Amino acid sequence: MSCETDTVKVLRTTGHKATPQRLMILGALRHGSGHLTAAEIFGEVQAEYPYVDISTVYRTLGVLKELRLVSETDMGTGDTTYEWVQQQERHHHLICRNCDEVTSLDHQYLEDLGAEIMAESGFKPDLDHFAIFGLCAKCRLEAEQN
Amino acid sequence: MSCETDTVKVLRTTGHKATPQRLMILGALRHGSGHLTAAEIFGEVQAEYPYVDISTVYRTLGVLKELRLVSETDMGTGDTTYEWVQQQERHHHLICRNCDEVTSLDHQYLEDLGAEIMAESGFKPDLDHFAIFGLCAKCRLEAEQN
DNA sequence: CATGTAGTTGCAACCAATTGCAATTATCAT
DNA sequence: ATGATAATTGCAATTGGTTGCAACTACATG
Repeated sequence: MSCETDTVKVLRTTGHKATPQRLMILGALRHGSGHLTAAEIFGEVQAEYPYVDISTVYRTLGVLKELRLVSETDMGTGDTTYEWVQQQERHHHLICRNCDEVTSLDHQYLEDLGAEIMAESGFKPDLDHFAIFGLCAKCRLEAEQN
Repeated sequence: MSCETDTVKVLRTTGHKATPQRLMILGALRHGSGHLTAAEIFGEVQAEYPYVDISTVYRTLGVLKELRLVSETDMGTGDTTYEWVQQQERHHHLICRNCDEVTSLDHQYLEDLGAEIMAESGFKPDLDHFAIFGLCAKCRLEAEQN
């Protein structure tokens, strides 16, 4: 039942190893709330054990992403963030390219899109966690005035 | 009618300057076919005039992206590519995260999604040129076997 | 056409992320 | 338990992209 042993199992059955470094990174992801940058994860891991390299963090995040245990999102702020998939509600972000306001988007829209694409082409898109850029209502109206 | 003078006009009216460096970068984008990396653009510009800095290329691409004259796409290969918006057909890419196969996606799917989001929330998403990751039909079937 | 000013450039330093490699280690099969 | 082996690690070097800054320049305005 512990998510930890579950994750370890997933790692092993996919030919990966459950190393101490990875367990620390997993811990940071699981206990950190929401979006974490690689640097934040690195910091937390280092507090526990200082001899871990940042490249190990990135490589581990790469593996976890591949296994779809974490999601990676570029919120357009310059840093990429990572989130533990199990604990997140399915959600998406609408980010205004003018005022940077971030609002949420119901998952249903993308669920439908995914189903359509899958039905037509057989391709199964990963649509768990999208960042969609555009113009929010306010900025759009302002832009249309000119 | 010349796209060049049109673009210059857009730059000026938005408070930007039409510098020689920018015109060279615009030329590279307009004459290069399809997706170009920043390095490719830099190379072409340097061939014409060697004293242009790579940071100028990135900054110019940033401005053009903001003005929506070029689109930026991360195809998951590690390098970001840029494309002159005027000349491209609206298209999207389905990229298999397993075998890296790239197929095209009809724009209509995203058009519909965009219209829905806009109708419901007032947010107008930029959906000109998307890279959607997932599993292609072949890899999905293989994965389901196990 | 002269001029003030805001936008831009090149440079160098910097930051985030990736990669090659030799040493190490978790895991599987015995 | 032991040993073989493939995955992983830390390190150092590298790549792709960004930023602060002083010098410069396009261009709107008069």
